Amino acid sequence: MMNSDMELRHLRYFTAVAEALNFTKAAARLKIAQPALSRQVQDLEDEIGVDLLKRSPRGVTLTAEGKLFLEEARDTLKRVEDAVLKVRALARGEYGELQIGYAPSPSLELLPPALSAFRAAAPSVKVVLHDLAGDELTSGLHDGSLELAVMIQPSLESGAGLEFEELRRYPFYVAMPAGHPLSKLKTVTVERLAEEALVAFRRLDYSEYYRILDSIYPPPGPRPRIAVECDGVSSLITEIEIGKGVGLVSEIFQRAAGKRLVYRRLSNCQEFHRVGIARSIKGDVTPAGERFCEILRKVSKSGTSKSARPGSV
Amino acid sequence: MMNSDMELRHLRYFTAVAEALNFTKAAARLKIAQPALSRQVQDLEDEIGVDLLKRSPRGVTLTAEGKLFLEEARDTLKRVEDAVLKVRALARGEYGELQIGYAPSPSLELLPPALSAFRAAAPSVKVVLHDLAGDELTSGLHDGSLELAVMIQPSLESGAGLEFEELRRYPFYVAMPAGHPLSKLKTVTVERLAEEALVAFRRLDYSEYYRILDSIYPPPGPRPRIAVECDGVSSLITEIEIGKGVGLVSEIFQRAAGKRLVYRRLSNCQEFHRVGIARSIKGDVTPAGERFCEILRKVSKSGTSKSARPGSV
DNA sequence: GCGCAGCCATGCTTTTAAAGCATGATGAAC
DNA sequence: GTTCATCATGCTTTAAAAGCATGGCTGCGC
Repeated sequence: MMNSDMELRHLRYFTAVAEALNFTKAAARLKIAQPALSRQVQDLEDEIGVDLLKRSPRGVTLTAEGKLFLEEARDTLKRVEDAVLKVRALARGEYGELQIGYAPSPSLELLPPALSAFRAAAPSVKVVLHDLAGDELTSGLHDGSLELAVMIQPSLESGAGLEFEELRRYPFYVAMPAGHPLSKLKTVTVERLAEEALVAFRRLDYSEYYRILDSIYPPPGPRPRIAVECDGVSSLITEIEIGKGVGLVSEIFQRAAGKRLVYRRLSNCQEFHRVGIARSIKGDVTPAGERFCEILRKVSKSGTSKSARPGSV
Repeated sequence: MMNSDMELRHLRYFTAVAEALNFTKAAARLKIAQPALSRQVQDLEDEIGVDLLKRSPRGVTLTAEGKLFLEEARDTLKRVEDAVLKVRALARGEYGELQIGYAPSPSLELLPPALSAFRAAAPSVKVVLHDLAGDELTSGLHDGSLELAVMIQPSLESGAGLEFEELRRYPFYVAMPAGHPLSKLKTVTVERLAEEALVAFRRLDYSEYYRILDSIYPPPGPRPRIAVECDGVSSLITEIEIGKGVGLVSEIFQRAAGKRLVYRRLSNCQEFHRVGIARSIKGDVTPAGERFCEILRKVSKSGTSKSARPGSV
């Protein structure tokens, strides 16, 4: 109520007068007539109830109150200007916060180059990365705590309400310890693998693994026996290393896992490890998120990988 | 140019809509018609060039940009309001900074109670105290680094351009070590003191001391021999203690110095140690400074001291 | 499925207030 | 004392915000 008709105009005008220390010159700079300026500044002083300027026939001087108010007015004006710039930057995808989930090994080829390109394109966006297991990613996308995720295509159930955009596909390999019988073969057939014991991921955290398994080995038929379920990549490697069984992994896994294991191509398999962008169908897509996706697509196309791309099956 | 006709009104209106999530209700709360509100918010969005709200026939929702701008708008409005309050507080003497100089012993009775009363009356004023020698006070007042000082009445030369308001006057005493011949007398006459060696202050820093000396002992006549000049109270006490001479000090000095010395009243002396407020004649007197002076006067009147007050000579 | 209610936008008018113009008052400098 | 620059005041013009009436959209309930 008390200052309800103070406007930024008053601050702009007062600031101009305080800088010029002269109404006439300030009015010229503002491109308005001097009496209009005088009146607006008077209105401001009336509103505050304090004299901000001492008028004299040779110009004006600031009172102590005027000095204080000048600082505040400048600060406020700058703040408003910055607010507008921020909002515009946000709209252009160059400001804000971006919550990105990712599955570490599958995103190995895509995320690091995309992050560095994005950092160059939008340095004011704060990217928050979340290294999560498959189903933690889908739930994060659903509840909105993640805006997008770079991950393996989710299973139908957990992927409901999400859209998935495939960027890369990788053929499957069988991982085994050095000296394993299968290592004598050049490639392993689906049927041959069905006879092996399998070191798998935990169903709870990696339902997409079971989607793939179901797809390669449709339920009633024979499939590898699951010897143990692991909660992550490193335990998977260890379990295979100590001979609990073989692993069914994608090409990209090899690069992530290093040389502790031996790999053989799963030869007659039409299924691929599909890696791409997952997003909630109805979630707000921020411009920053959109921009990040564009960069991911570009990185994916221009990538130096030898692996097949979506179109080249 | 780009946001030169954005006004606080736009921020107020947008904030109201963002809070009500409904133009109609927000308009009612603002006591304006709904179309006026719609148009102002539209103007704001046009100005920024970004959609802040998503309209639907059942209300509005904030876009991500809208959320960001809402925070900024609230912040700006609060800032403006605070600025006005600060300026008003400054005008009332309840805000700002107050540079006060003081001479430690003479202000002993006045300053501590005044400071605590002022602190209670104007807690937001930052009081900066400067413990300085006599002539440092006067120069500080002249150059504007001090707004006021509680001190002994300055000499004519150094006090030019300053106004002095006497608050208290104290009779003079002769300070001497225990066992000094003068200590056998009940009081010391001016003539008797003229025969003694005097431990004085440095002329450079304490010209008012010499003003007083000249007043008690007008120049051509006899006066105490100055044995040594000291740069402060503690060295004065020490020099007297070790027998270099006696000191000419005021009643208030005793309380500051404690019981290391013995004091005898200077009996037939019309001169007093005058303590009060010194200010620059043309300097800006801030309301806080004015207020502090009022409190000083009140403290001085209501003080419990046994010393004479200005009127009661 | 259709009408109704709630909500927001648009077109036009009215009202408010800012801007402009002419002039007057003031005090410092010459 | 005159002059000049500077700010204030009175009145008019202009611009913009507010108001009013209305129309269109959409979701909900009958």
